[in-house]
Amino acid sequence: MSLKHYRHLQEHFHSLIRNKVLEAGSKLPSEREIGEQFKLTRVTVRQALQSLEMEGMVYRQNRRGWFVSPPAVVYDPAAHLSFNIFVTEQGYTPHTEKLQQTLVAADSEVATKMNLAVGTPVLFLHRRRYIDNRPVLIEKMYINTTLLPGIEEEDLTQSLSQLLARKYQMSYRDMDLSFKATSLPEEATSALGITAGQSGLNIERINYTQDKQVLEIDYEYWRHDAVTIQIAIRD
Amino acid sequence: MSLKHYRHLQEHFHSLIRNKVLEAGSKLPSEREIGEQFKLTRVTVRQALQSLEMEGMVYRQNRRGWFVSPPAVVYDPAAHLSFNIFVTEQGYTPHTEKLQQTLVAADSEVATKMNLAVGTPVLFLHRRRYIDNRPVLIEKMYINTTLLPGIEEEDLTQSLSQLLARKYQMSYRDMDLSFKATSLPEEATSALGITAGQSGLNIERINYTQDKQVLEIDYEYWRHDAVTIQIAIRD
DNA sequence: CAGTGGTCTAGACCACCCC
DNA sequence: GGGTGGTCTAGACCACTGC
Repeated sequence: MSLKHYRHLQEHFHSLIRNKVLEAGSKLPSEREIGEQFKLTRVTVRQALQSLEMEGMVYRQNRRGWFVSPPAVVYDPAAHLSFNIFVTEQGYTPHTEKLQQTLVAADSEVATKMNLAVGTPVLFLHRRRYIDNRPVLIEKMYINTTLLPGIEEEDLTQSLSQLLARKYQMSYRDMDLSFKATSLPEEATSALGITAGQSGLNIERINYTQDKQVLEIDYEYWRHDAVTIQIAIRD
Repeated sequence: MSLKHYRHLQEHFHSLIRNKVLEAGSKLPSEREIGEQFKLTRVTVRQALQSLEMEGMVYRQNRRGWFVSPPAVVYDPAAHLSFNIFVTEQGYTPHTEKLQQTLVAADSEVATKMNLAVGTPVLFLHRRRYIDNRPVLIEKMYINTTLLPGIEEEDLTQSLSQLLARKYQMSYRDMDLSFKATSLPEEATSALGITAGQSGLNIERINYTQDKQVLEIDYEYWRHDAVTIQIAIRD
């Protein structure tokens, strides 16, 4: 009863991390070492580590080891700040990588949401974003090129909101947001270097122009420990 | 490589559930039965079930078994609809249970957020809420009784927003919201009949009156598979 | 009391990372 | 090639649920 060795181990690392004996980003001892030290099998050690992972205290890189999670960044979608800006403001270093960019024909889901005919060309953009060199999210966007002619020739690793303002005199306003805590799909875990099926946060966002046309649809998959959502509702 | 038995098993149940061979709420065979059927050990079976759990496809009741998750309810905090109303609108049956109600002295966190002196009495309310008889969330609220005299004598299993409107001619307006995908604390898992440390959704909400005073602070812990957050931002 | 999931042992082999 | 985590076997005992 006072057993539950994995709880004990969990509490052990919890306090080491809380007291900064183990600093953010540092590597934990290997599963086998921990097991030896505490006279536990790897199964039990892994159960403790997985509990800590669900708490957001540690994370793993596939086959590289376990690491202490940095603090989560605060993301306020309603603030209309770019990723670069809000990450920088919180004292971290953002970085964006373009994985793919192609013109695709809108499928029925995208076409319906954008109020376009199925098959209309839209710009598909796939990006990976980092905080302090740790990949924290991937996003897949469908951009309504009809409203933004020539956007595909720009540097699309930059902030889209800044690009919109500079080149098109547009800005984000209304949006529909949806959040779901669920496991990440394979495409996301492999792009983020996470073990398959880890839990994460799925955000879906539809951005509208001032006159209610759909500018862009965004699907984001975040590591769950990397972000806290914060929104101020002001009617 | 084409091994990964637990992935195979996961896909097996995934398709059974998708095709409604296993209906929402129904019980899966026991871990030992599944293992026998697929010639796998319980460890592997459990790994598959835990993956399905993270996906939100199944859930477990402590030592009772594994069950197919019902569809998630959509929760729009900005719509100012009561739990009872939005759950009913989506075709489910809500139910609320009061676990505790006491007048407490505001601690420093609550006092600061409510802009009251530490030690001011506030109403603490602890409730458990159900959808179709399944406990899906617990909430702990601190209510600013200074603004709502006599509220402690009301039936507090009912909708607070309706109570506010009827008795005090007030309604929810501005609010600060915070969401975090994390594991549930012990108090939440035990109250929800979940295994310790399961992942969930943590919502923190501060409700303001029309004139910017803090009406109530709410801490909600949801089963992660029970809810999708949806918010429309309209500037 | 029988059956369930929760915890744990003591191994094994493999895929992949880094040196 | 040595070390890491990822997957898996074949058992065991315990705590709790439901009859």
